[in-house]
Amino acid sequence: MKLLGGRVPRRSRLNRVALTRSDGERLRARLLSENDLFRGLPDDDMAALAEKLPMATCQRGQLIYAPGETGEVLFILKSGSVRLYRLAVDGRKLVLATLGPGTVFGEMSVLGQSMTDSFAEAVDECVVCLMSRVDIEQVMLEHPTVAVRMVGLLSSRLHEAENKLEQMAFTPVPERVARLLLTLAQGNEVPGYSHQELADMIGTSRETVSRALVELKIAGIIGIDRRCIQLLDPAALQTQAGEIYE
Amino acid sequence: MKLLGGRVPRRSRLNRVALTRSDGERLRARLLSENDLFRGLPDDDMAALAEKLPMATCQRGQLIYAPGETGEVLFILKSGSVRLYRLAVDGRKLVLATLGPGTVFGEMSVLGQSMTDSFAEAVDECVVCLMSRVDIEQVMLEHPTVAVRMVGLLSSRLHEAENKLEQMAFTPVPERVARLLLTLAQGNEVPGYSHQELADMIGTSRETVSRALVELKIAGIIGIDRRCIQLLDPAALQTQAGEIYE
DNA sequence: CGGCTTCAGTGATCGCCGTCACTGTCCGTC
DNA sequence: GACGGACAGTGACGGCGATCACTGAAGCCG
Repeated sequence: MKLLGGRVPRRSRLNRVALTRSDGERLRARLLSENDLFRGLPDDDMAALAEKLPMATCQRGQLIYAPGETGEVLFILKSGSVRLYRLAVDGRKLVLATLGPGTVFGEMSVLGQSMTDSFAEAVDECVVCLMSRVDIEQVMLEHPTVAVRMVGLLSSRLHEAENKLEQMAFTPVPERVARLLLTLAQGNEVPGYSHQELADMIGTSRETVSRALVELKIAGIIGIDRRCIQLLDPAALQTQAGEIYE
Repeated sequence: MKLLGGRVPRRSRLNRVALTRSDGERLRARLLSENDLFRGLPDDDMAALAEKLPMATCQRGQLIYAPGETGEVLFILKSGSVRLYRLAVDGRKLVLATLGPGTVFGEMSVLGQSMTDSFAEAVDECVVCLMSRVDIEQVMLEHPTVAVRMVGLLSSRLHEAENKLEQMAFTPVPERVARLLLTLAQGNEVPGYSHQELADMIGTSRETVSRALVELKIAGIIGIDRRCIQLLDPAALQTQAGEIYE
């Protein structure tokens, strides 16, 4: 059963799979060289860190955590991407963020209770690195650059969340759809999203997204080819997205 | 002209007042002893810091910053409280957060562009401490505990923002009003908010808040006495707020 | 090939809530 | 006391978008 893109009506149906320990060495070497959060540390510290840190891989669609779990764990995303979302009681889904490599997630409240209300799900096959709350705090205290980097990551996530909030409050759905397409676009193409997934990202219903996309299509702004949306007229799309002001 | 609680239809009407330098010494002493962010630093470091840091007071209703300002300044709130909000083109307002003493605001993206899209406005008369981006980074590098504290502040603000987001997406207005009253309550009383202010906090209109409050009143759950809302039946209010689940 | 499942498109309906417009009340101020 | 401004309460109306209920279309696989 894959969760990605589908509704998860009940908590009990969640497919919580234990993280698979990977055969570490090769991955650890990559952690040392690539990972944003720890980049720039002295080699020996890095080596010590790498030895200590458990690493895990997870499949596309796998749940990494769910609300109510008490584990004071912080995840560092090595490769792949992870989607954070919440579910309403009636099954509606709202995607809070989709994170790429080099970012950090989990409950980072260094003080206070550590419990998330969100789900974290692997979008791709991905590799994460696990740290306990005390470990990460230790590392931050010993290596302030890591802490500073963390502050940067958190503030950009905060800013993003505030933008979403503003959007939800002020912007009607068709405009939100247009903006979403612009942010998801990879060179005039938006590949591989179902309407349901798009809807979950902007807090609306599948049908409404469908209708908005049709409007854009008959306006000649986008083209729809199987599961791939083509941006035929990006400038016009920007106008639809309300780039008049701001 | 006071901005607090009123609409600010146009950018040009913003009453941007220069921050007043306060006569520092007494305030600086208090900074040393009380401020959350720097608490626990060695005395001499603290003294050096206090000497360097400019402090300012601002009046109730005064704007501390507005969107588009490039200043890479970080504000540390010493006393009073500050409201962060955004404005739509048509003048609607959405309050992102109301911050109390010991918190930090401004653009904290240590990397990248530093520009806020939000307004920051003093709710009370308040005292803030200003730091440049490079200064705060310097302090964090030299005193990792400060950075760790910062991470804590940011993650709690992030968590709060995500909660608001979920609320906006899933929760109908009457329920949001009930929740708001619970969070604003100070011992069975919610003092000194206009309906407009309440509306701005949950992203709805004044009229809708009015009607929701009337509903709660005729249900005997709250009482309205001049500008002060009494919580007559907090338990029932919790039910209205949807405490059935979660 | 003929089923099954997942996704997309579309019509009909309905209700929440935003908006407009007004009335009423409570202030402070001249 | 009279005026004006801010705030609260309320009715009427309309529209956006959620929901329901189908019909098609496009894989996937036995």
